[in-house]
Amino acid sequence: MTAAGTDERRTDTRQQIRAVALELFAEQGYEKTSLREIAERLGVTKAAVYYHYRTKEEILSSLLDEHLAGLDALVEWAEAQPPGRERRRAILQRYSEQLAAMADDGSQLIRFMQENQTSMKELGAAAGMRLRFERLGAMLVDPDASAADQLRGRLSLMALHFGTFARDVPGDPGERRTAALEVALELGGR
Amino acid sequence: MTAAGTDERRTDTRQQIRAVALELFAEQGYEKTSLREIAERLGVTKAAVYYHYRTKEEILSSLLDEHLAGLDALVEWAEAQPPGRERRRAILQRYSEQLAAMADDGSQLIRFMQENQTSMKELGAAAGMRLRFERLGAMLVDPDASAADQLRGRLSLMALHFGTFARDVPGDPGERRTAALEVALELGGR
DNA sequence: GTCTATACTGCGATAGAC
DNA sequence: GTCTATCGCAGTATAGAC
Repeated sequence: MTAAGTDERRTDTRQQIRAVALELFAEQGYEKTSLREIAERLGVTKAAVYYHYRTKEEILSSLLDEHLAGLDALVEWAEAQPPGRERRRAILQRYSEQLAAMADDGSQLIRFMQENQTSMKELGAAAGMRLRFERLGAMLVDPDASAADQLRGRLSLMALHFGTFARDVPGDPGERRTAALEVALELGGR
Repeated sequence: MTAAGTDERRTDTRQQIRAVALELFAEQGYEKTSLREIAERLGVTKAAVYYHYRTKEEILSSLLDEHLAGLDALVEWAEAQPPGRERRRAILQRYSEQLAAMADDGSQLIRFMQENQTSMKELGAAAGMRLRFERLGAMLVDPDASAADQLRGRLSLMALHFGTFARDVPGDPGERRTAALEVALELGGR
């Protein structure tokens, strides 16, 4: 009973590569993390990693795909709503919940994207992710609004992201998330 | 009449390296920019670049140093003021002016720092820059304030930075700067 | 003082043996 | 499924031409 196309594996090396890679990418960045480093942590060689993923970029790509579906669902739902203040409010609200629902490695990934924007920009693997964020961002700012309001719209997304991975802001994660949503709503929900 | 310690040069290769490097770093990131790429644009070899700067990091370091003095002056002035809402307001006001006064490559550098946080983090060359931003950030948030207020304080700095290099926000640079200051003040000046 | 030639190590990536 | 061997390019480094 082999599941065609999906993951039917005897080893969990694939999964281990993903876990180690996410940790190292978030810690020291995409470019500074070498395949040898990932391989050595798992006790295999570089070429063994290459068996499971054809390129380094594909490892990152698979990490992003894990969260792309959720983001995509949000974007599509949002684009079906009538534009306006209420939609902006709802987007921020839902996205905040979605961020909260992501596992621990979800916030690692958000932080990685925030701190490696250049890598993400020319990586292609991240093109889908960036596209969704652009569509989300476009709905958070009225194109006819003032420059200040456009800035507020952009910052509202950043506020939510910051709330998920900021380590030097006091309070438990839930508290930070509530605070982030509060700030995001006052930036984007006027 | 040799100026001891300062730049007494017959060629401007050093300056050209800095200009090309800043452009490439901002465009494609620090790690993806190779010394050979910089050298070829100037019609010299990698080793020639290596003569003027002992490491790749030193090139970035020299670019950061250009703007470190101005930031340092702001931080020291600010730390001599009595803490409180008025100081936060004054810091944002002055920093906004300082950003506006920076040349075109100043905003390239700000954008670079924003988009290459991971490189900056482990680079050491940027340690001085990060230290100043931390001290500046510390004065923009009351440690006893709520989590929401701490977030607002952080975002106030980001608003100013965003206003200097955002290309998809409408209006001329002056207009964007005014808008950024307005948003920053409402975030950090309550 | 400014640069070229050359070489070293480690990187991402590929080919082919087991 | 994992390995060894190898490739070209990266940053770094030194020797020496001019």
